[in-house]
Amino acid sequence: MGRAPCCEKVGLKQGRWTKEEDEILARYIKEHGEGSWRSLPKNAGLLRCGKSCRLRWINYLRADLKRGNITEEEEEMIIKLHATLGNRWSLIAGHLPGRTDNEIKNYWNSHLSRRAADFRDGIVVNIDLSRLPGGGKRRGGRASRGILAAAAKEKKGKKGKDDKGKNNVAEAEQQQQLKDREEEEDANVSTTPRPQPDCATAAQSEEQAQASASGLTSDGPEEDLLALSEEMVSALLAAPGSPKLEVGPDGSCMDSDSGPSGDSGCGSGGPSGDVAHELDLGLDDKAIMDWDLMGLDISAADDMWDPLLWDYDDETLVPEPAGGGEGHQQQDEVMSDLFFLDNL
DNA sequence: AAACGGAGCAACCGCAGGTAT
DNA sequence: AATACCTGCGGTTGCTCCGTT
Repeated sequence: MGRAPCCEKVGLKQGRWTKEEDEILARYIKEHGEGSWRSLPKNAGLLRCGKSCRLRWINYLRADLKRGNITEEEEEMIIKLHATLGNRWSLIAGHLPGRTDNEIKNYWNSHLSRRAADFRDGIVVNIDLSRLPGGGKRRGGRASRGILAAAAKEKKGKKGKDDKGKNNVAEAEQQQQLKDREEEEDANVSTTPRPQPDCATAAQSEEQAQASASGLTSDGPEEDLLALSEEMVSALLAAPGSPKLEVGPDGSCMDSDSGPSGDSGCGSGGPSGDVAHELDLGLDDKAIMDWDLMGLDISAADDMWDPLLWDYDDETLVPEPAGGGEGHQQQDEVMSDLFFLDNL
């Protein structure tokens, strides 16, 4: 299909709108109504592209816009909706009267995604499974966030000019991403210890941080993580006889028993190596397990636990009975203990 | 007081779907 | 059927403000 430029840019003004331009546009739309954006600038006497006029009206001049800061309620709504809808800003905006998709998108990119990244950067929860009411069986771990970031990076690489049909295939794409992630995790994590060079995910790569900041890693599952994060931490800390859970300042890792991890903290050294590593070391069932929260994909219970179950089986620490059985049951117990299920 | 850097936000860009010709 | 146009969406850019050095 042929596609002409939306407007002839020669001689048209760009950049910030002046008060006079706003008044002209608002007056014109008040008299003639919205629509016919292409012809609007000419008719209204504006040296602007029609798209620019439309954007200005929708994002700034509309009377029904709510000005001011995003409230906590709105923020919570955004987080929840984003967890469900992904980067479909117009849909999210549809649930927030007076807010525009652009406003929500900016708010997400500048506030929420950063917070999500901050949380993910380096928080490792040490859980002594032996203290769990449901028993002390080790459950296994999950892929580091680096895998997810790599997937996002790969996605970005494929994007560019081929970024077609994104609206229609968004759901299928998400499904495919999930599938791809699962496959990658199977390939990269299941048979070898995760590469976590220092303090686990505190040393998350700069690529990941950048990806997060740009919203690339802000697909649903990770926002679930954001939504649950503080609740998880507080619930775990508050629970009587709760598993060990210590998070150092600024997200630094804390060894459950010996304070800040330092040399022997998270990652390759000390008792808080990743689960696969611990398994290689032959630690018994009472060993402390690090749960790298950045590796948890808690968009859905099945998605969350299948890899855990998989690792579990692979390491054959506790043989998984055919068709589920004990392994599943124990996992459910752990889930309940950690107050997860109510939030899923 | 000036320089610098980060955060926030407004606006632009490119693409897709739908519709008219 | 092919083309042209309109509208809307999401990603990205770059300007402005403000705090820090």
